[in-house]
Amino acid sequence: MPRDGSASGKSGDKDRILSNVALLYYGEGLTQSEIAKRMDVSRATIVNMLREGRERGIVEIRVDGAVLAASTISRQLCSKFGLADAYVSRSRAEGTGPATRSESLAQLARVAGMAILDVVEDGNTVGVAWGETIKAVSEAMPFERAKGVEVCQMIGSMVSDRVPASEDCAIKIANRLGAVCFTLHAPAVLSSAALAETLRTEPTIAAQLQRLEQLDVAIFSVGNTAPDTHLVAAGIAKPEELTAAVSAGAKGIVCCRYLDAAGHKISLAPDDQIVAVDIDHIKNARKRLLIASGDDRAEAVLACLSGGIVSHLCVDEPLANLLVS
Amino acid sequence: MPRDGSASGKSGDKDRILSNVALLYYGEGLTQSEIAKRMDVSRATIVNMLREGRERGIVEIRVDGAVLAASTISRQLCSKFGLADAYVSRSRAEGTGPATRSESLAQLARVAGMAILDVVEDGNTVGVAWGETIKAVSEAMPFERAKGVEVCQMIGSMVSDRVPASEDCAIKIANRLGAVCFTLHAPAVLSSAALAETLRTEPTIAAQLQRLEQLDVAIFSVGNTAPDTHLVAAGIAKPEELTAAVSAGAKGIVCCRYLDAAGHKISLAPDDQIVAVDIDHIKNARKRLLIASGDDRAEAVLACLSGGIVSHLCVDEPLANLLVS
DNA sequence: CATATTTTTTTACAAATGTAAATTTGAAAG
DNA sequence: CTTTCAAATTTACATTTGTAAAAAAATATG
Repeated sequence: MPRDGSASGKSGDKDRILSNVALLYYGEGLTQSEIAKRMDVSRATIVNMLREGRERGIVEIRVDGAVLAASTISRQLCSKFGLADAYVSRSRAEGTGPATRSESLAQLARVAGMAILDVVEDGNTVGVAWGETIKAVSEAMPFERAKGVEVCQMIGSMVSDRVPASEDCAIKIANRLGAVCFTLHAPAVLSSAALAETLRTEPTIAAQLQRLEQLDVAIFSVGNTAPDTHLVAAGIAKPEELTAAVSAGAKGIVCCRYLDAAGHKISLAPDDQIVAVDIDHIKNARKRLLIASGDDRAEAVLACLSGGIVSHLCVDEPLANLLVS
Repeated sequence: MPRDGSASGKSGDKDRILSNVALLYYGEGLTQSEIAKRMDVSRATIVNMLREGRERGIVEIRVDGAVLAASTISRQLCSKFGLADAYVSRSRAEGTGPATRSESLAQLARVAGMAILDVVEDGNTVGVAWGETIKAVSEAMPFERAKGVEVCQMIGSMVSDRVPASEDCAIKIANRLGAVCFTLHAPAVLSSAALAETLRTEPTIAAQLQRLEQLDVAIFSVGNTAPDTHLVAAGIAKPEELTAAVSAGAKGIVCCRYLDAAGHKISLAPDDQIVAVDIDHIKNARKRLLIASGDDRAEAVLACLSGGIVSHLCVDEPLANLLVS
């Protein structure tokens, strides 16, 4: 096996060979066969080396997110809503029929991953919510080592069929950024307001809530107020509570809090049973990235935009079109 | 960063489509055919889009250079010569016959490009020499925007058949780094020492020489003292001058200056007719990257290493083996 | 020392990709 | 409205690439 004639078989040398092969292929533009001939192995071995190089992160393929924030539609969004940046994902040509929800979500997640890399700077404290959208983002995010970043879970945990483990969102994103992760060791919702209040004063939880008051970056999505919205599906709010909130004017749900059309918080049940970041603390963050996909979120996104909760927006193209019109 | 910024408005959208296609392909792992079907165009169009994305730098494929500095042989180099880092390029398996000079140089150039990215930090002033090796490096270097970097040409210009335009080395490297470039508006060699001295006091040239006294990073190669060495081939030194220097113990040539085996400068003709950085000023730089390829440079590289002129080394594998033995 | 077990490499084939020439599209000029 | 030219797109084909399953090496086991 060690056709590497020179003595020693340390692991660093294998990496070096991997790296040099990757260089010949991606950098120099040689074909796999040419490299195989040079290195005197079969082409399949080169294929394997290249894959290993990619998997191990020795080769990194990055798509520049800046251009996604440079299109006309994103400029329209920025000027209309006073945003710092807007990223628009696009998954298929118009007139090709609508993309499936999962198709569109996956593509948005990739774009959002890049948006996060653009937005997060060394040394930042980053709050991460959870939900279907954020979960997709956490899984699609590319790796990039940042220095001194802290990631904090913004909403207590919950078991739901759509999001198996809610801590996982923050943990994965922290992992991709090479950051430390602070999770919130509490359920998202408790059976009584009193118990929630007690928990909020528990040292470990209080410490986390304090961190959440001083975020540099907040990353979150928004739910709509349809009867099957995630808040209800996850068992955090009861259907009748949602109905009451809707009657009171609720148009969107951010971090388990209801928002009216103007983006103001509506403090209805189960609001005081929740352990999560407060909307006002999100507003305190310098950069507030809202990630949303799907036409049915338009009203909810608009509520967030009106309330000044958003500084950076990441949406799919159909939703972007709805928002500018 | 070039945030599109202009009236046309259409170019940004095209970029966005490009970027999204690249994302589907490189990020999501879809095949070109799948993307073509989704976007309702032919697959060939996708191929073109992907190529354009790569050419325009929207997609970036990077190979991590760190692993090249992690192999046993590079560790041996570091400890034997007290280097901060050593990069070793490898282009074919041993026993497959020696690589051609240009093959080996091209591969080394790629590795050197990554070494430069590793070594240069935001805000640095970087001195760049010129020559066959440096030219290859400048052409193989990947793009990466650094902030506030200044690149300075370390040797006056010269027309030679091996290196058509000497300024080009510094300019290209500056370009790849997104840095400003200060060229040295003087010939490398002048007909008399007096004229050289006069030129050195010319304001624009004096200013550049002053910058060269305060480099953070110096990037250079080393020539050997064979009769056809570049210094002679480029017409900077006369054959008889080289012969004299060799008699005096010259073993290598760095930035047009002769070095003896201990790495000390030998001030023989045409030394005082040269307009270029001084060896001592290179030594002042915190990081001093020597890039060299080919067994025939072993003695010259050893001279540099002995003289403490080098902190970071980038060589091909055969040369590395010679150096450690 | 032979034999199981794992890992790595290879062979052979199907799928995906790149390319050049032909075609269409779009814009500018007559 | 037609003609002309350039750019973009498609078609058809040759090449390159990924992936099985088979073979060979290395490692571990009795």
